[in-house]
Amino acid sequence: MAATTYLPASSAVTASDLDGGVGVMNIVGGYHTSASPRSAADASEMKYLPQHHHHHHHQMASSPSPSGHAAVSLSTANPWVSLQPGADPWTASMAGMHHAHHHHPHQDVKPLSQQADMLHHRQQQQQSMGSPHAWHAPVSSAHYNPGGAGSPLQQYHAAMNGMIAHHQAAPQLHHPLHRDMQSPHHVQHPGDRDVVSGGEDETPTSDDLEAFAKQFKQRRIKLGFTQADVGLALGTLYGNVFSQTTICRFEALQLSFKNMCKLKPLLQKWLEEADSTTGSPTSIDKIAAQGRKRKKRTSIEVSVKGALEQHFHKQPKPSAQEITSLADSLQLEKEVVRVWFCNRRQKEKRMTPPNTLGGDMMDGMPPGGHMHPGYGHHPDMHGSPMGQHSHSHSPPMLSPQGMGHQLTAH
DNA sequence: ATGCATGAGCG
DNA sequence: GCTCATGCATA
Repeated sequence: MAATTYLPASSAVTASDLDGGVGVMNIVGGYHTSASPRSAADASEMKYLPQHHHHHHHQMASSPSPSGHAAVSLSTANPWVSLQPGADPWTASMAGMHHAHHHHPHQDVKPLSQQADMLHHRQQQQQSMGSPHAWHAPVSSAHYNPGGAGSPLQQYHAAMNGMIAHHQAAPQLHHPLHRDMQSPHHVQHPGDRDVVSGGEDETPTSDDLEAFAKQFKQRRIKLGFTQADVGLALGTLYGNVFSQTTICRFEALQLSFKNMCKLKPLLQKWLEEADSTTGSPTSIDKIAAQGRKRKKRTSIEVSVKGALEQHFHKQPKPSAQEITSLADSLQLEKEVVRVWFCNRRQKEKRMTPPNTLGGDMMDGMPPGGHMHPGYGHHPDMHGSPMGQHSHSHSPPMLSPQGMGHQLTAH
């Protein structure tokens, strides 16, 4: 059942939640096991070459501070905190019905993407792996103390350097249109090409990205850092904080090509910094849990997902009307269905897209390809068992984000 | 590691 | 209302 329950005041215990959970732990404790079978074991050729593409628009979502500085009034104008559980739009109106519509009363603060305080996790691998060194990361001034609690470490760092640019620092892709020119040659032999390739400010090929991602992951692990560590470090280094999720997705090539390109130089710099800073013992403690209430993740049943998938194949972009009726028949909120389709479409645009094959593929495996041993998590068995790397088909993106797709025939 | 979600920016 | 970047919460 799609339980759209509400998230109580779990914000204060988020840290302990993660702490005791397996979220970050599986990475640090057992990265050898669950460390992304696709990126680690799979490294075939997926040719996603950045050819000529012209976006009609561009957006830099990670540039929240426009003028001078961003004033953040946390937990003040937040609608989620203000509202009471009974008065919440989610809990109240969505008890099992689909209301007409409501748009989020979001007048709240920016997503604390630049507030290096929302990161809550523990670096446990330093102890687990016996690596007593953690990278000495300078902490930006953007730190917020929820409840007056302040880690001495955090304050120490803050005092040490009370200022760091907390604005976005996208080095190259300020203008996505500038990616058009790319070297016509992308030939790199998987042995000839030094994976490090330190110094390319040119637009990388997907091979570059794949190689880098893989290497990055290895180095990161050897250095004893978690994905979350890196995310935080990036924030304290360049002013852009990233979550474990993003780092994870980068390593697994689960981002769009453009996004990969944007993050690569940052991660590359961090990598250089990280291993050049040999023996810098420090533990950066991130404590943060402020009342940012979010609609609880709706759990969609497997069977329902199957139905959604089916509809997706027929119509990746259903009209509002279709969404409504679909939502009605599936007993889901319209919004949930809409978001599901949005997310599903995004998946198709990843560098490693899910195989959305209609089931008319005869080949089981690419000739030179390889299947990931532990890759089997489709809720529904509609896809073909082959890897997500293109060998002869499934090139969802011939151009990054502005390509023409089969629009709704309506 | 990933599913569902938020939000900016652009029609 | 879509796309796209990004992340909380969770399996």
